[in-house]
Amino acid sequence: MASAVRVRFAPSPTGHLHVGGARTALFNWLFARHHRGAYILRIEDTDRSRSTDENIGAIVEALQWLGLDWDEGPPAPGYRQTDRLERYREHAARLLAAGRAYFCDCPPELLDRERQAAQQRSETFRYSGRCRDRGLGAGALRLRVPTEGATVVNDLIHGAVTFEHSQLDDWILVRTDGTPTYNFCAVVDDVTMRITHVIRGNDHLSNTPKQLLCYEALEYAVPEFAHVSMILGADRSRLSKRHGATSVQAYRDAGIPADAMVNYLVRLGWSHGDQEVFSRAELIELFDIKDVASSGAVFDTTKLEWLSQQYLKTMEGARLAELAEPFVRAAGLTPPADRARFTGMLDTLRERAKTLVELVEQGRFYFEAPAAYDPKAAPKLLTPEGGRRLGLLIERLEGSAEFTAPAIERVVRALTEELGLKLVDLAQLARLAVTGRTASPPIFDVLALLGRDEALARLRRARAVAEKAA
RNA sequence: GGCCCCAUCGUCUAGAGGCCCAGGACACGGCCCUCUCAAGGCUGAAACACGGGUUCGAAUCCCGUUGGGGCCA
Repeated sequence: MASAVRVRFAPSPTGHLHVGGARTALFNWLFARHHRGAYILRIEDTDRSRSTDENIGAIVEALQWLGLDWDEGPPAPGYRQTDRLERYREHAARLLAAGRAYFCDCPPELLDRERQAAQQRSETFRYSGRCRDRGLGAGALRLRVPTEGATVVNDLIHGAVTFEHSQLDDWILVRTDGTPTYNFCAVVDDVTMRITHVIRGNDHLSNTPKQLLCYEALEYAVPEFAHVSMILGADRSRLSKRHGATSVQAYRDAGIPADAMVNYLVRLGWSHGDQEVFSRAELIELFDIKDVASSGAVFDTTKLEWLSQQYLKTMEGARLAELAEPFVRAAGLTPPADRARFTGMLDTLRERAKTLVELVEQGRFYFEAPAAYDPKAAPKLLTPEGGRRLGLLIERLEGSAEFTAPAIERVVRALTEELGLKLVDLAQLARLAVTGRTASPPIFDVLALLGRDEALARLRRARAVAEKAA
């Protein structure tokens, strides 16, 4: 291996971390981990008006939640562009001194007019170069771009992409007010942070030749580039709020496990044969930026939820309890103090829920007695006859020495036979009595998990209701 | 508008000239299992955008068209 790999994720804190950014971060992180290189987090807060500390905090939190830990970056100083203004100034001065950049004082109105004229002629707008040789001492600083020839971006995902210099213009490095532009900052930062591979969104591909010319002017070696496709909404336009949730935080709050989110995101554009589910270790081992697809991918919440369920179904009990607990509490409920009982409950719920929020909703009855009985089922089941059956069931359960699922099942099956009923008759009756619903985890498990006292109390209450029914 | 990128089932994708009358997964339909709901098993329907080339042979290579996306803003 040549020089150590150094990559970066450089979000702009003008909002939350959206799923597209998260995927870019993930690809960078995986690439770094795979090559045992460094993954750097850099905050591009040059746009001061729209950048906030709250957004930085939210992005940092989202990345941490996803488990994409960085080797360099905040809170250490020097990883925010606003900390690095001096560096941009130095580089601008160097470019100016070397004659690779020059000041321009063309008024915006003039530029606008030129832009419009170019558009009328169906041409690419290119700054005229009026100020190129005027030797001005102030104004906006522009990079001198050759008129002839072309610049080729050798992209790891797209291959060679050629841009004719006739389509490029002397772009602005530093605005008249002294603030450096995005493209200039990105070059200076990537160079000074010794970034070896720039993995970023496809929306930057068009900026790359301009940046490449800047590297050359600065006489720096250029890094490798990989432009990842964008994430699209259902209508194949750029994913936005109107397509639904776009922030990573929203999925976290919806109860998608972080590992599932990572797994989903990586499969959007990357694949390894027919495999769908990958552990982190596998991803680190198998991931290669060259295998990332060049086409855009539609974000599909349904598949994300399927993956989420796969993770809920298979994760370790203790881990599930750890993840589920805050969701239980957020619903205003309290998990049992007995951890084993809690994980037992979760075990009956995990394959019935796609998210942790759903899991809590499905399992509500474990933590509180039903406030009401399903209005469709109650009139059919909680009848005087139903009350009689519940009475018999209560009697038998009271007489049962054990209160485990198998013991309860034996009792119920025996009673079923005696009464000449089908198991479903008593099962649904008991289910409604104990959970208030007609759908739940296996009723014998539910009864056992609730415990003798609570289970019997609920059955008695339902019996009372049934006896009162006309 | 100019430039750039992209194009396999509804969606994510496998496919790097013959293994493909195109494979997997999600979603959808059917059947099985079953105390409900799920989960699971089996099974069905479903795609190479279009048109030209190149080649003995193209989903795979080239050109164009169309469509979508991005940058310039």
